Amino acid sequence: MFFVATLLLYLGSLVQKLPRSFYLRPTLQVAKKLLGKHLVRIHHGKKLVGKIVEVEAYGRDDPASHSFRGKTKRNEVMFGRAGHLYVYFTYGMHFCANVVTGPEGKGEAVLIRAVEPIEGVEAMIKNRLQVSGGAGVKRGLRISPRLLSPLSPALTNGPAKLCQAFAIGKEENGADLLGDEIFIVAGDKLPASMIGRSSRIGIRNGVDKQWRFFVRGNKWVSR
DNA sequence: TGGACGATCCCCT
DNA sequence: GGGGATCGTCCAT
Repeated sequence: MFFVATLLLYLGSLVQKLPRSFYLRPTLQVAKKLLGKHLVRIHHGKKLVGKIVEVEAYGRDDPASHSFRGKTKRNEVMFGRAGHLYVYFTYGMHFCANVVTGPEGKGEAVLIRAVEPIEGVEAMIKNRLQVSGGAGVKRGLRISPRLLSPLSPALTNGPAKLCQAFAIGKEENGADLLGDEIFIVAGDKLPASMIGRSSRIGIRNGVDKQWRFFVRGNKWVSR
């Protein structure tokens, strides 16, 4: 039964995965095109799906980017092949997930800041409530259950929140988005009028750049 | 080898 | 709106 379910999930994923060429394009273009796409995570035989509703682009010669000071052990995935996941650890307790974009060696990526839950909501809630053990979960982090009803935006309306909900942690750093555990598929087609734009959140340098994109009026967008 | 800090989140006022 | 939690990474000694 488990095997059959896994096989069906695998077969379903073959057809619609975004190709490598999607991620090889200029970073700002990829960022905008990612809005409305579906992030899929296969975890413990369950399928979790979220519609991407908020992203931020991080480029070369960008003082806000981890890649600004060159390649290090921490950010090496950013300099690797497009279409891989760059997951970093921050504030001593949170993970954030990025999609590597553009030509290899450039060090560009798109941070996924928020998703709207589409499928597997109960598993997402479970992952968010878990206090110890498991990817993306650190001891001592407590979330009040009342915040996490199935339709609560608090479930996935931030980069660290969605990583927790989707069980994305340091183990997933470097994962290939053309693989079978985490990938992105075509979702909703969004008219340009639905896309909002602003400066990026939580950074000191590079605030002049309007490199945050979001789906207007969507309640899972952060802030 | 140490210290400052961070692409955040949650709770409290 | 403000502060505390908490730790890996990086750079300056």
